[in-house]
Amino acid sequence: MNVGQAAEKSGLPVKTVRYYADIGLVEPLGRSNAGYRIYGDAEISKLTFVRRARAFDFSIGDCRELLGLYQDKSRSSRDVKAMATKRLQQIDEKLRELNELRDELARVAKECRGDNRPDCPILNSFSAADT
Amino acid sequence: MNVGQAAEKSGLPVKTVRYYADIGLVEPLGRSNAGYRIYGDAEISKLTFVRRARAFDFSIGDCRELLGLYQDKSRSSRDVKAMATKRLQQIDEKLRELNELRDELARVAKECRGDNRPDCPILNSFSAADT
DNA sequence: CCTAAACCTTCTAATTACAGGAAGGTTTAG
DNA sequence: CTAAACCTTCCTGTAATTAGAAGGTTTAGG
Repeated sequence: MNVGQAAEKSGLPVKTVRYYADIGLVEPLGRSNAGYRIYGDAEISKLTFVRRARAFDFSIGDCRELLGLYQDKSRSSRDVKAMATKRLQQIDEKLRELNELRDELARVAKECRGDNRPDCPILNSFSAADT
Repeated sequence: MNVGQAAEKSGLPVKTVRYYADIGLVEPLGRSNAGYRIYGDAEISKLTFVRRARAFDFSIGDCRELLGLYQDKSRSSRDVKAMATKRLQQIDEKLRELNELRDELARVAKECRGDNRPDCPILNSFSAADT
């Protein structure tokens, strides 16, 4: 597979796949004679994994570490498990916050009549008392 | 109020308040003789409004639009509701993906024994699963 | 076999939403 | 009156892409 296929399968833009190759986050399996990047299934998995992780504000650095959970055979499984568990807690926290955000926005959107009346509660909720 | 007070009252960093002034998102009421930015209560409300909207993942561009609605109460709440609804869909999509990510990491963490055995399944699991 | 589209390459520059820091002017409290 | 604590502008840097330019490669059709 070349970069186009890899992009499509992973759900990432071509530019991003190349960028990840450039920064050494997900390197292609190899190069064709013409210099085209060649990707295999393992790389597609990694790219997909990164796409998901990035969608939730895990930094590229975090992704590097998360990918390391899969790749770094020299690490003891205890370390790996600790790291995975820590990340899992972070994800749960993100899930919690995102759910709160969703509920608040949903509540407020539901109260909004959506007609021409000027008393939209969304605007009120933003500007009303703080935090 | 100068920029420091405005920052504190709105809950934004000073740098950000100045940035918003620079890009014309929330302009100060005026300038002091010495050129200091002067903010009034209305500006504090706008800054607070923007801080809250940003926390909802509205972009600066979105905030500009929302501020426009906020300031011009005669405009319909329909626009606001449309924006909120769109954002809500995005959040739902994010929740779905985050759950997938969580499941994948949880599965992998659970399979890992957490002792010093070098054959942690996390390290091998990559080649298998996808999307 | 040829050619045109659709790929691919590297490179540089722009984007978003700030944050850091330098150099220097201003205000205010003791 | 002076030192801290403000404030100013300007320049640079950041993360993680994204866009575009200039050009090489593959592939499907005629």
